[in-house]
Amino acid sequence: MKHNVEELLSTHGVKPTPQRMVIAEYLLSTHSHPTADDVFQAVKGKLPVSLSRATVYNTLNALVAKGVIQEVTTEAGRVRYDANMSDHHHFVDIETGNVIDIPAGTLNQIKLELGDQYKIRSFHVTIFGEVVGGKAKE
Amino acid sequence: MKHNVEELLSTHGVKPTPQRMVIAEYLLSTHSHPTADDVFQAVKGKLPVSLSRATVYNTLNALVAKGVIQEVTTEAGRVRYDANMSDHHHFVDIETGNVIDIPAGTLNQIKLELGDQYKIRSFHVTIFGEVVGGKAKE
DNA sequence: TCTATGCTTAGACTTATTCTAAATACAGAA
DNA sequence: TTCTGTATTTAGAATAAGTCTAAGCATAGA
Ligand SMILES: [Mn+2]
Ligand SMILES: [Mn+2]
Ligand SMILES: [Zn+2]
Ligand SMILES: [Zn+2]
Repeated sequence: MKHNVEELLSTHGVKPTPQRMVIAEYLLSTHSHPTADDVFQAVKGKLPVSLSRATVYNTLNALVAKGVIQEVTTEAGRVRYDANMSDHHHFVDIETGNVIDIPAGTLNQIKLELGDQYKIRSFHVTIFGEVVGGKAKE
Repeated sequence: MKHNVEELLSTHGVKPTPQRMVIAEYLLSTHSHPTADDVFQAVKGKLPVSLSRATVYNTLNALVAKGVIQEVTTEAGRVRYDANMSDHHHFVDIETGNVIDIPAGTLNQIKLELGDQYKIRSFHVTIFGEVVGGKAKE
């Protein structure tokens, strides 16, 4: 399936410039959850002009802000980018560091859904929300 | 309950120096999931000698390596430290940024266990493990 | 064509973290 | 005790991710 990147960007309110298109194209083409520098390395050279790191960061931030991609953190301090916006979680292969998408589902079924192929060493749930009533301790 | 920090460090194979003790003491005394700089600010001045940032980082890394504390990432790119080593997850208050400990339990019970006080906006499960059989796609 | 706005660029800057080299501390050997 | 090797700490240099700045470029619309 060939992505219509131009339309994807337009419908999300991001003007589709050549730089942005090639960055978005790359993100949509991979499941590798690349870092900003991974994106920069993969994409420079695909344009007739030189590509600035600032543009990569500006574009990644814009795409995150507009909901085209998301940031993913697996190892402390490392930011990765993910064009898969479906409801899913991440499996980190502790041998290779690879980050694999895991479709969401009721959480207590994760083990079953994963099947024998994945041996869970540990997992961590991070919840984002609001505390109402103000009496939760720091 | 007064923590015996000296013994805690010793039993984990970390030689209890004054710098390490005061850092560990601070981590054990708070639920705030502080950053490295938070730790530095809180702890410098509690020693007769000056405290180096390098020592703070060295100590935090050593305590993580020895399993005395853990790293926690909630916002992309920000590393926090947590002396709570019980099996628990984290609730991030999206208004204040506060990180609150949530005891583990079967994951499908999380909503019930949290109760009315917490309004879940979203959550994310990160799983660490191994892929066996080698046929999982990146 | 003119102009305003937005986009991109190179490089400077900032900030978090690691590294380096020298000084200190100190446990154990003698 | 003193000696001595190893670990620890320190200040500051170095690195790396990310942001900011100022200038140039592109282009949509008047
Ligand atoms: Mn960001
Ligand atoms: Mn670390
Ligand atoms: Zn993903
Ligand atoms: Zn915690």
